[in-house]
Amino acid sequence: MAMDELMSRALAALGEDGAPSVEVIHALADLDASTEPMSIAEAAAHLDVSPHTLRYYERAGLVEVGRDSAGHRVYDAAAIRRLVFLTRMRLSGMPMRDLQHYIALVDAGEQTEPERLDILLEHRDTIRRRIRELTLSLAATEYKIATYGGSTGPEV
Amino acid sequence: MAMDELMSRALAALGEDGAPSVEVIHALADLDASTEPMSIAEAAAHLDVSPHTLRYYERAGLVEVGRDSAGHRVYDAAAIRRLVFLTRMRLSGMPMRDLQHYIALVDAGEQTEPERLDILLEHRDTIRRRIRELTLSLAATEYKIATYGGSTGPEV
DNA sequence: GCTTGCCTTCGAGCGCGCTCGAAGGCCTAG
DNA sequence: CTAGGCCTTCGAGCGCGCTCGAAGGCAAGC
Repeated sequence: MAMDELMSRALAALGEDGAPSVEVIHALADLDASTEPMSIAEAAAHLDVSPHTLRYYERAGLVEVGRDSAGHRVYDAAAIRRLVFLTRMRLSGMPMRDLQHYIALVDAGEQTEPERLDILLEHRDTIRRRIRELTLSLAATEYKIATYGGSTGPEV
Repeated sequence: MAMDELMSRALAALGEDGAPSVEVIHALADLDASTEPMSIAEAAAHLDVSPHTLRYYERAGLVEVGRDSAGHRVYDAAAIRRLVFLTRMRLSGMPMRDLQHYIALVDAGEQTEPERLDILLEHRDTIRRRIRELTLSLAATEYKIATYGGSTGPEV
């Protein structure tokens, strides 16, 4: 959906194995420059999650969402911005409870910024470790493909 | 030698900080031939999983393990080799059911090699996609760290 | 002989992150 | 006036991958 498209653009801009450029990040951030209030279905499409998931995030205390006169959720720019952050963190493996902790800190005021920064730094390291792990598994898988003989061991 | 190339690429991908996948490197390097039969505790330590997990994999049909006179499991070189493969695939995100399918093919004989190769090729692509996803999230996280202001949005 | 400790089998339970269903409300098109 | 469709709340259920506990066996050390 929208996020897939965004991802495709960003990934296309990535090239073979280069680090994403500032432009790519700007493209990602671009999502909220002109965001008008939207329904749960629209927000879900934008974020590439299900409406159920958005309600679940709200129940989990990750985001507050207003209601219109019919009682329907209205996702404004701030909510979408937060959800972009949340879905990105989820996609990169941050657990719900860490996200809940982070959001609690955000809502607690700016004196919690150092702790929030710590959380991000730690998450950055977690992502890096995971990438290295995957890179290693990728190399092993490619090796096995190249030498394919069918056994479960490398059989060198 | 092919193994040297693999290790070089893997190590090059590791970068500077931390060696989170020591066990994997160890497993990569340690597959030679000199694996002696071992107990479940030893195998678990070797593979960096719990004995419970090894029993679970056996129950799931992923590996057959012999028993000694006391009825205790004995992991021989072939079992360890298979488990190294299995744990590596698990670590890189291959679902149990795909692994069960793959193993069923292995046990079905060598005429299933093309299909097995297909599975590996697809898994390789999955790992690559995941790495790209994580690389993107990493860039976004680093961007947020660099411009840290505490809000949940990029605040560009 | 008895304790300690690792092992066995089996089924049940858990933590996570959704995902779904029931029961009903509001709004619009035909 | 009614049907369709999207929305609401709430609690329950699910799929995955373990993880654990109970009940008991065997072997070594004190």
